[in-house]
Amino acid sequence: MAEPVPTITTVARLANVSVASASRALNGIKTTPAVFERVVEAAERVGYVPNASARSLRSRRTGHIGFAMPDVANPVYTTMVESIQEVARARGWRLMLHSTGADIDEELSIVRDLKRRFVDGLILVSLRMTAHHASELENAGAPVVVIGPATNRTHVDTVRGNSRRGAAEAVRHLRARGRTRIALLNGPRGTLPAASRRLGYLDGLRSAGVRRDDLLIEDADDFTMEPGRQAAERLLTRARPDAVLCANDLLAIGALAALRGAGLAVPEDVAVVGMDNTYLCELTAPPLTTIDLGAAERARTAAELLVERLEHPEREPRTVDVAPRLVIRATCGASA
Amino acid sequence: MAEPVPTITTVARLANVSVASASRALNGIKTTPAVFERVVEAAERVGYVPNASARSLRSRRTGHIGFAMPDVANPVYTTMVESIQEVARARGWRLMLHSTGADIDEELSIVRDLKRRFVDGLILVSLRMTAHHASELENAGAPVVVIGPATNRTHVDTVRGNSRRGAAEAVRHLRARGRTRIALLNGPRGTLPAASRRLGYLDGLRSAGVRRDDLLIEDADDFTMEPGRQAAERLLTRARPDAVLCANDLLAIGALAALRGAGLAVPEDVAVVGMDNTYLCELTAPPLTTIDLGAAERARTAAELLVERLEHPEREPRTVDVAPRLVIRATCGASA
DNA sequence: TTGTAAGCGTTATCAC
DNA sequence: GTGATAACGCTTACAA
Repeated sequence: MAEPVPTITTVARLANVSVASASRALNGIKTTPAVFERVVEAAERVGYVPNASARSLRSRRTGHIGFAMPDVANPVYTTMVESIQEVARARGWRLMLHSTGADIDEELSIVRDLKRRFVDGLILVSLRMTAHHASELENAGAPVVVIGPATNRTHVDTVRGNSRRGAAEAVRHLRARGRTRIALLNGPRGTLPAASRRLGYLDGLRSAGVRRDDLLIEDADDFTMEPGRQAAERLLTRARPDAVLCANDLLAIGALAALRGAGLAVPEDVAVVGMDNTYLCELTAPPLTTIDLGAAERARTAAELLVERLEHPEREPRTVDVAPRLVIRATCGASA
Repeated sequence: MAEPVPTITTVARLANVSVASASRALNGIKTTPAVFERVVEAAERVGYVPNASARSLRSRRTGHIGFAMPDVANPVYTTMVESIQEVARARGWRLMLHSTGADIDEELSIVRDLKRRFVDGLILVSLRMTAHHASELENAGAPVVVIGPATNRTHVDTVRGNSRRGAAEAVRHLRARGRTRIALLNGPRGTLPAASRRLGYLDGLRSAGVRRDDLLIEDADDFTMEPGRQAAERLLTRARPDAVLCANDLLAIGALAALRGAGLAVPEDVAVVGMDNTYLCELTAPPLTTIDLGAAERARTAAELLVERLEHPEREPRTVDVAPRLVIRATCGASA
């Protein structure tokens, strides 16, 4: 019953050729039609499937690329997964996914594991680019493309969104709709996205001529809904904003819940703007105005950069920028 | 500049021991403290990382398990990912994710690829268990746990939800709330979930004493929001249901949009019930009553079964059932 | 306990 | 074009 798994030797023997010829035939390297046919037939007959470990041990490539993201449950990352998968599949690569929970050690270990050669390359989204990250990336075991802020003079490919400019634009939009007490519901202190959103928020206030009030800034413990709700509640205990800019859509959804809980009407009493333009924006009540940071495009670009680099290892590293875009819905519309 | 990647030979040479001793020391097999120390130090010094391909070629295990799901963008599957990852990590396995797009060929190719030994085992969610699936599963290259309906006399581990019973329960709940023209907004014809939901729906009608009306049944083209909206619109052109049972939460969200578009109030005019109890249920307006099919528990169980089987290959295959549970929210509440 | 050496299943490099 | 054969980097009998 326990059939031994057929190897290329089995096939070669059956086809009455050397393993070398069998390998060539199976890999589409020129052989006599007769040999080709016999090998292919033999392979079919025994149900031969090449062993991935052996193949990549010898050929020094796995045909896999990895994508490490902070949180599979955040739709912005599943959007990225879909974009990457599309590019990868089209160019003959398989995709391996990691959800890191934004855990620094987990991220570092994934980068370090490139040396183990599970995958041939990696696309990384990290929320905190520490010095450790930089040094690990500097001598990573395989090409890495970072989606996020440019890593200090590390020579990896990078695709950047511009959440700073996006946040500023959101603030100006809110101001143009008459809002003056504009709060920032930010992500966890110490994360890169939170830092740039904060800068953008301040830029926006400045250019809109609104005075900064630190009582209107609150950091959530995580980029997810429940921490968003809690942070919004904290904010509401000490301030009466007429608008809340949220660092991402999930936080915004949490904020909507908190506002509803406090009996405040959106957008009448308080306007809300999220960031990412996930599909969730169309589900909320009311639908969520947001800043689209180009997740799909960033991911597609990152995948293309990675594949390209895998195919041309010498290419100089590049940095690509993707522009933000305001998407107006009901939580802060044309009229509100 | 181009440092050659250190191998175990490098380490052994540096530590002045044989590669065998180096291997043993690095794998925690008993050695003299002196040897151990020298090897570890040498490994650290050159930054040695074992090559995964070589290791698994030799040891016949990769330390990876795979999870193949129809659609990463559906929160019910990301919930599963999180559960599986938790179990996997705790027991020292890495997780490799596949989003198949519910494509049969893609699924089959993933099962077939088990023979390549990229992973040591697989958890599979498929929407259509064809004869091909059965035969591929029958002689898969590695243990597989299926989350879904029991596969006909294939001896793989299986974890089943019970959407049939869940659907019936939903119908009875709707009837108990006074609804009589209860529609079924089902998933694509030919999928297993659609088949069992349909059966459950009919069970429910029967046990609630409601006459079946096929005009109230409509199939969506996919288990996602937009097809859900379209199917609901088709339904509304020819019937006036006072309740809609949807085959999953995403379809229900689409249905809510269609109902809103038709000027119908939920739950006053039409009650809505989804299935899966994803976090989306709390975001919709109004919040969505749903059937919880135990995604997290099913996934956790599947992961445990797989890991257990990987560690004890002889164990008899098992089938585990997870019960459904009605979760009442506003779209068909206690009062509506 | 340690070293020697034989593989694991492939692909790549040679002569032929 | 084909067939021996030497790697690829590692683990594991088996001997010492």
